[in-house]
Amino acid sequence: MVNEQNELIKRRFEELEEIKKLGVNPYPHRYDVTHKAADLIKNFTDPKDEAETEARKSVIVAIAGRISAIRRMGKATFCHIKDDTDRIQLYIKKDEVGETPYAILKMLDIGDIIGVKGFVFRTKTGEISVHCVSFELLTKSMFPLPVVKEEITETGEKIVHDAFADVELRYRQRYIDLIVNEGVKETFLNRTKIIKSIRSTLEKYGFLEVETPTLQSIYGGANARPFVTHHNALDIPLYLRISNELFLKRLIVGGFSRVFEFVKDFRNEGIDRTHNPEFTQVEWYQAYGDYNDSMKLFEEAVEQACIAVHGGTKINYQGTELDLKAPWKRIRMIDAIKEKTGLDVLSMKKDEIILYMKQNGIEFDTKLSHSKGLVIANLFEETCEEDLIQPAFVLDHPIDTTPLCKPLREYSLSQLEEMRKDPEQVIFVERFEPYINKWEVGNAYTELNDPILQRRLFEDQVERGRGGEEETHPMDDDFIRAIEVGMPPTTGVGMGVDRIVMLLTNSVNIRDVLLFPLMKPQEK
RNA sequence: GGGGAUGUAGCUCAGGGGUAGAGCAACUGCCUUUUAAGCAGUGGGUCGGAGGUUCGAUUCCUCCCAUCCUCACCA
Repeated sequence: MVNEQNELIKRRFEELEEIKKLGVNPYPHRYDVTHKAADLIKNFTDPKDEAETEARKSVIVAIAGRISAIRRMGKATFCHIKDDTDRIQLYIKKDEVGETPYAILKMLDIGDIIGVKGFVFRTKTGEISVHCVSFELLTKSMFPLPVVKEEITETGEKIVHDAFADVELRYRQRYIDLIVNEGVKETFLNRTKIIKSIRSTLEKYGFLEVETPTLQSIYGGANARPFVTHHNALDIPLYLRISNELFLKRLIVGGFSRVFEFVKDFRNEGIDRTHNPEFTQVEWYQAYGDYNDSMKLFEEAVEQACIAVHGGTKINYQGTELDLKAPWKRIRMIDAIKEKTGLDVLSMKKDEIILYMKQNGIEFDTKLSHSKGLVIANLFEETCEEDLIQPAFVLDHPIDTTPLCKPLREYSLSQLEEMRKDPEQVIFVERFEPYINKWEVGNAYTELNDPILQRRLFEDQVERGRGGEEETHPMDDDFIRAIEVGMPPTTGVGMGVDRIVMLLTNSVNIRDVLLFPLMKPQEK
C-alpha cells in the first residue's frame, strides 16, 4: 500500500518528476535484451593479452534487470542487477555515459529496472561484470524494497544480512519475497519441474490430460466439507470441487482408457503446516488395471520427479534421510498393526479393540465406534503412522473408510453377502495410501464398478451422515448411472502434489510451496 | 477451538513506568575498479488496536487483531 506520507516514497515521487523533467520516460515500452546474467557469467573467459582485452570492448551485450545493490563512488558507480537467471555487477563511468545519463543514474534506487549495453570484463577484485557504455531506465520503482545484503566470506561461505524474514509479509507480498530472498524462486522452479516430470511419466504410459469441472452441483470423490457458492442465473447452489474423481471415472465409462488431470481441490477445513484450503492433486485413472498397477506408477512418478530435481533418489528432508527409490515397501494395514502392537485385530471383537485402545491411552474417536472397520483404521492411524518415514504403501483398508473402492478379490460373492450381515466381520478393499515422512501423499483404489454395491455404499454414507458424522459422501445418482452403463475394471490414484513438492524442496510449510497461500484479509 | 511465543523506523533487531535506540536503507557532501565499499553530517516512529491502572504507559493489567509454534479438528 502506497502511503504518500512516507518519506521514502515521497522522495521517489520527487525523483520521478525530476527524471520526467529531463525528458526521460520512466516507463518505456520495450527493450531488446540480448543476454542473461547467468550466461554472461558462465561463458566468460579471461582474455589472453592486451589485444584481446581491447577487442572485447567492441563485443556489446544488452542485459536488463532490477537493481539489487548500488555503490556510488563519485564519478563511477557499481551496481548489481538481477534478471531471472542470476545477478551481475555493472560498472558505469560518468565520462563514458555522459552528463545527463549520469544525473539520472544518481536518482536510481534499489528496485528500479534498467537495461544496459556494454562489454563483459573482470574487475580488479575478480568479479565478472558489465562495463556499461549506455543504460536506460525501464521501470521506476516507487516502493522501497527491503535491503538484503550478501557477504561472501574468505572461506566462500555466503552470509545473508537482514533477510526479509517476516513470514506474514513474505506470503502476502510474494512478489517482494521472490525479488529479495535467496532460494524462494528456486523452490518454485522446482515445483514446476516436479509437475512437469509427473506429467511426462503419465504421458509416457499413454495417459491423456483432460479437464473436468471445478464448479459442481454435487460434490464427491472424497470425504470433506466443501465450499458452497451460488449461481445467480440458475439460482442453484454450487460447490467447489473437493475432488475430480467421479468425473474422471465418467470419462473411463465414456471410453477413454487412461486419463489424468492436475487440479485444485477445495476443502473447507483447518489450515496448518500441511493443509491449505485449496491444494493441488493429480489424479489418474487406468482402465483394465488394478491397484498394483497404480502402486508401480505412483512410485515411478515420485522417483522420477525426485531425480528431475535432485539427480538421484536420496533426499534429506529436515534432517531425515529419505530414499525414494522404487520399489517401495508394501504392507497391509492389519499387518502393520500386528507388527507394531502384536494384535491380530481380525480375531478380536470390536469392543476388545476399543478396550485395548482405552487401556493403552490411544486416542480414540468415539464418533467412529459404531464400526469395527473404522475402529481398526483409527487404531492404525494412532499407532502405525508415526513409523512410516521411508516411502511405503499401506494396503487393504476397511470398506467403511471409503465408498468408492472394490473389495479384495479373495472374497466370493456369497462370502461378501454373509460378511455384510455380521458387524464383527470386516470387509477389506483394494485401497492403498502411500506414506512418506509420516504424511499421506496420496490415495488409490482398485475402483468399485459394481453399481449395486456402489449405490448401497453411498446409501450407507448418507445414513452415517444422518447419524452425525460430518464428512460423509453424498448420493450421486448420475454417477451411479454411469457405473450402471458399465465402467471397465479400473484403478485410480490421487497424489498430493503440494506434499510431494514440500518433500522434494525441503520445505517446512505448505505455504512455502504455494506462490500465494491463503491469508486472512488485512484490515483497512 | 485450547496452550505457548511474537508484534518497536522501509528491512533486521535492541530497549524498557518519565513520550525511544543500533545496523542497513533514505537524504547532503567527498570519492573513476567497489562489493555487507568507505568517510563526515542530516532526517525519519500516535512502540499492532481499544480500554484500564497511574501524576504520567511504548513499558503494567484486560480485551481485541494478526502471525508463528503446538495440540485438537480435518482420515
